[in-house]
Amino acid sequence: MARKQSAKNSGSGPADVAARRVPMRDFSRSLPMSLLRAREAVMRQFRPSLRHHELTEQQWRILRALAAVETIEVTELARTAFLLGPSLSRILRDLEARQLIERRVAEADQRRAVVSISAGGLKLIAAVAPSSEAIYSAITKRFGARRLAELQEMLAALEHSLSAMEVAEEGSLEADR
Amino acid sequence: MARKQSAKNSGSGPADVAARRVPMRDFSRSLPMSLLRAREAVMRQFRPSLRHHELTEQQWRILRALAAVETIEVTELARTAFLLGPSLSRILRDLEARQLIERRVAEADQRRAVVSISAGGLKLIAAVAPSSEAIYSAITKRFGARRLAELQEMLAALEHSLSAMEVAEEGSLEADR
DNA sequence: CCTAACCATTTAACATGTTAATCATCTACC
DNA sequence: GGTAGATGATTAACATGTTAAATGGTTAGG
Repeated sequence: MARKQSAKNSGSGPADVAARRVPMRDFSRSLPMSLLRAREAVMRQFRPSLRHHELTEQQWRILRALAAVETIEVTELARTAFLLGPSLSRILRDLEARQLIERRVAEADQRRAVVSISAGGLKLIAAVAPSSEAIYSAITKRFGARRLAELQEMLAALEHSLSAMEVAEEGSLEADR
Repeated sequence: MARKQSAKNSGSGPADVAARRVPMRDFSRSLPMSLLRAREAVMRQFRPSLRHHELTEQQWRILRALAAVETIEVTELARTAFLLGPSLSRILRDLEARQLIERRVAEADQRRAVVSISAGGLKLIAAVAPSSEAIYSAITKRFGARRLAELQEMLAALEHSLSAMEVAEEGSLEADR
């Protein structure tokens, strides 16, 4: 309480608070924020089209992943569509109810479930694909195909760099296992 | 059904399904996926540390945004921390209950709420900052400072490119069918 | 002034992210 | 060949993303 109050500094320079600032990089320029904002800017373009077809971004990812294979096991699908198991489980339940996918248990291993896209799912993809591709083309044209490829390459390189990095466990006091 | 069934093609080439594939780019190489995976690779490094301090990524963003100013209104904070109003509203309720922030109504306009970080919030930031900065340094070192700056620049450029792009509303061409 | 339109924030409702726990199956080992 | 531990999938519980609606306050026109 009783912290000095200047009427309008929320958007201006942080000069007067420098004294109490913990030395940290301006978080609005942090890598996670940059990636988040960039992704949001991209997804903002696609969401209306998906929404128009009653699809969420994740449901769309799953359908596209399924369209590329005959069948796939749930675990592998999670890896491909970059979703965690619980999210995938819920979404598959929904997509199955909408008859966009089909699911059955693997014969060799009763624990595993095998998923495939249905005719209806393929039809839906065919309905969404044109506008989706058009949007992607517009983005590519606006940003530049060359530049876009470069960006993708850097992103892949970043991912690769970090994949080999140890994750500081911080709670590593609890013995291993 | 009775779709041809080959036992193990989930990871191999999609040659045998080319016939039924809708012509779309391999979605695993799409820009949204690249951005998502890159961001996840980065955040995976930070999450354990935050978790150790009972903070989520979003709560951390809010605290950092607050640490940079004396006070800020909720709407402006949402813009800065890149959160939607409803998410921010819920998180502020929680942070206030934990006494990490303080909130009061603006005198000039009773609708607006003015938020600031508390002493406890600053203390928490000071506790997390070292490991957070260490992680960021490790990432920078591993990926290369120069390259990281380049990447950030491209991300900003992408965001800027798309900000000027119209969002296809799709509902506007509902007539053609 | 009074009220209709507007504005800032919150609440509601549903989908997903995230970690932990559960359940059924499978595999290795005795 | 029976059981302990490993594994695949789901469920549980809580936090956030996302859109719509509600709430309370403000402002402009009449």
